[in-house]
Amino acid sequence: MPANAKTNDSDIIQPLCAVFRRFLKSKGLKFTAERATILDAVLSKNGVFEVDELLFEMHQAGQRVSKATIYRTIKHLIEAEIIQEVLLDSRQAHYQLIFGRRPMDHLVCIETGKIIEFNDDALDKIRSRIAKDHGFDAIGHRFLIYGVSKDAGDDVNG
Amino acid sequence: MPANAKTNDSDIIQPLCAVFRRFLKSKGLKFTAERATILDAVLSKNGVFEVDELLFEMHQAGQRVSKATIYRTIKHLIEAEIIQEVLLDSRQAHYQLIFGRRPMDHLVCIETGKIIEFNDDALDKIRSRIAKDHGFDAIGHRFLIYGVSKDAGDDVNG
DNA sequence: GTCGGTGCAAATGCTTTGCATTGAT
DNA sequence: ATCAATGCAAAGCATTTGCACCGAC
Repeated sequence: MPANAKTNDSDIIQPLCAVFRRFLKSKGLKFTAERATILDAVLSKNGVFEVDELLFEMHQAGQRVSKATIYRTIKHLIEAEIIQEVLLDSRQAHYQLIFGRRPMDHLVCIETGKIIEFNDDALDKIRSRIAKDHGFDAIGHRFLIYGVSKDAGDDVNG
Repeated sequence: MPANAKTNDSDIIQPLCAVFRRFLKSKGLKFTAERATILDAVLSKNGVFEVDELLFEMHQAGQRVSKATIYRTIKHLIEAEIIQEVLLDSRQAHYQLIFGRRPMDHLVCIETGKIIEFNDDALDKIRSRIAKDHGFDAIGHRFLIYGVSKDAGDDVNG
């Protein structure tokens, strides 16, 4: 990954906050300090995350928000289409930011646990075709490839 | 569904049992009446299933096996590559028979919950290409399309 | 001031585990 | 006979919920 691949997260926090505020207002809900904190934490994880990771991020930042609040806020973030649930395993829920980015698919190394995100146009086409063939309108998908990273064996001998 | 679509499940139970027995023996494990019952129940669900459904099937058949045993047996069935976990939602685990069939992907109607299974060669090719592009060897995948069945609205007005 | 939000702790629901008993090999 | 399997009930875990208090609007 190139050194400058990091899309500066602070560039997105402003519009993201605005979008979330607007969404909440439209539902008669309130924008609170806790929700802002959670949004920050979500952004800090540029990729897939779990609830415990958010909790950890917030601890690092000296912020303290209860797990219950995180779960409740996540529901709203999903409805606002700011994040999306990703099915990675059946143990616990994973989420990813989708606001301002294309929803990503994932390649998981079953040996190292490494997760690589990708997008592929051909996949979208196939998806639409398959859905149409079965009389469906496709509105989303999850694609997860399990594999072994070719350097998995080498890297782990340290 | 066409009347003859039902692949006669009893045709597969014999080899399946044999495979499972062999697997268990190779691990120093035992083939019990309960495990045979569970295998039967798995077969009776020609597609995706959850643990509670197996339990129900077995009740119907007058068989009584504890949930704990089902969970323990499922672990072995997965290791024996007779069934496979399918990630459909994060609430609970889903499984599908893979012995004697190609692993299927799924199209889920978000309005009716209807699940359609499919296979697509083009998908396999894309999968391999994507994995290779990232230095992975692909060994499996999950593809889930969310959509709306075109007749979903009509069917539900009864 | 009114509701919705929050933290906490208890509850829930799926899955796992400890233990005494049963059963396959 | 031995060692794994079973059923039950209890434990575990991620997630949800009830409730009393707090805070955004």
